[in-house]
Amino acid sequence: MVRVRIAPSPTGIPHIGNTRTALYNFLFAKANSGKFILRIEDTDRVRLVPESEKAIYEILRWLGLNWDEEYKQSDRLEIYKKHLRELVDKNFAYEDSGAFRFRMPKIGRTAWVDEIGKKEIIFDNSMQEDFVIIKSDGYPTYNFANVIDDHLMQISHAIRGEEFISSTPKHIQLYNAFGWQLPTFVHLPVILGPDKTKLSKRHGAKSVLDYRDEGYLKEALLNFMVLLGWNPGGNREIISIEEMIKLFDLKDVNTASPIFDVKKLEWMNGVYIRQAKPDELISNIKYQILNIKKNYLDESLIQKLVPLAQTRITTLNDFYDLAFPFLEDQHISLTKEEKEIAERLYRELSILDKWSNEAIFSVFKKFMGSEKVKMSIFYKIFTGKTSGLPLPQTLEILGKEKTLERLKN
RNA sequence: GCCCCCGUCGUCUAGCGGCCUAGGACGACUGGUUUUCAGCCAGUAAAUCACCGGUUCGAAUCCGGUCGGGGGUACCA
Repeated sequence: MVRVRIAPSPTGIPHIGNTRTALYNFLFAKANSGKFILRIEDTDRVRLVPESEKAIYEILRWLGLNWDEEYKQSDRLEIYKKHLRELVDKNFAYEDSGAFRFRMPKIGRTAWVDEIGKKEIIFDNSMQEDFVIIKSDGYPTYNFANVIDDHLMQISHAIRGEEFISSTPKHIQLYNAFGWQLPTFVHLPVILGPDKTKLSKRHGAKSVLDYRDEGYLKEALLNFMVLLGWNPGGNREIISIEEMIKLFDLKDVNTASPIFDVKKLEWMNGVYIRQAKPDELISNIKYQILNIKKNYLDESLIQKLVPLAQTRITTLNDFYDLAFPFLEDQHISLTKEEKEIAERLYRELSILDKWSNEAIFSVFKKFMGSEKVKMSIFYKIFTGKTSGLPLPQTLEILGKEKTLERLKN
């Protein structure tokens, strides 16, 4: 029975790195009809960031990484103390300035075969030191609580970041002291930032919530993350979560650390936006504007404008930036020539009795045919920008009245 | 410093001894479509497979070393 877990510590809001580990655990569980467990490891009371626990749930729920069981280490203090007593009784642990340390063997070697790369990793025990298992505040350390919980929760595979390789000998010796069976260790290469160092808040790694708020689609983010260190073979790149579950296999996880590159994420998000059904996109965009941008825009206009924007945006928020110039009054300063064109445009458009995109465009054509007028000038006049949504169509949707109103300023 | 992991285009990667004068994707660039911008289509550049040595008829693929990068070295996880 496959049972895996993610063990986030609520000391910050998860970024792409932590979340990709969650994804791999989730996929591995689903691919093997196993269980996916969420365990909040909140034993560091000084670095605890209260909001981050909520963010962990929010991110997993948003991405649809649903868990089967849930635990929190601060609820389990008695369990750790009980196990401490066992170790002290067996002389495997001893007190040291209010804390308790585990007696590590100093001779011999500690080794295991890691699932990633199927290689044996060996540590010389002479390098090891007695490490703290219970801190003087009574809370267990990661090394202690993690091992006890993994055993008690019958974790079959410890899938975690590579940064834990060097503490694995500690874990193994703890398992041995208790006489417990080892899980399979699976150490995922850490995702590096553009600066080639481990992704962290300090180096500007955004949280997953940031990406959501910037208008990235969960499908795109999931797809992008899964490809950071894994690939399904062939030249497949756009993969749904269902396909990932079907295809996911630890043997296809790379041994080298990938560098995170937003450009590809942006491209992929655009692909998912273009693929989306118009109705889905519309409701996503409405939700985004209302809840994230906290702004109000005419819903029926959004509905009509989204199809024009679909191939032109890479994030949901881009829609807002594209539509905003048409929907709100802009302070546009025009040159003398542009003003003249605007005035003539007003005259020509106001006598139009059929307000259609073709009719509007034919007016534009008059200018473009006889003079050296380019489309960009019209954009400038209407929006203050030199490009944007298809102009005649957009003006048709806006309506004659509003269009002429814009021209008056 | 010491311990451990890793090393194919700028980036994500395919590759598992001959199919590789190394394939795909992003990004960059060029051209086409066109009512701007996108999109779409076609194409170009981009990796002496980190380096050196070995094994082999044959190596990106196996072995050793070097160098480079990363991670760890906490009463943080």
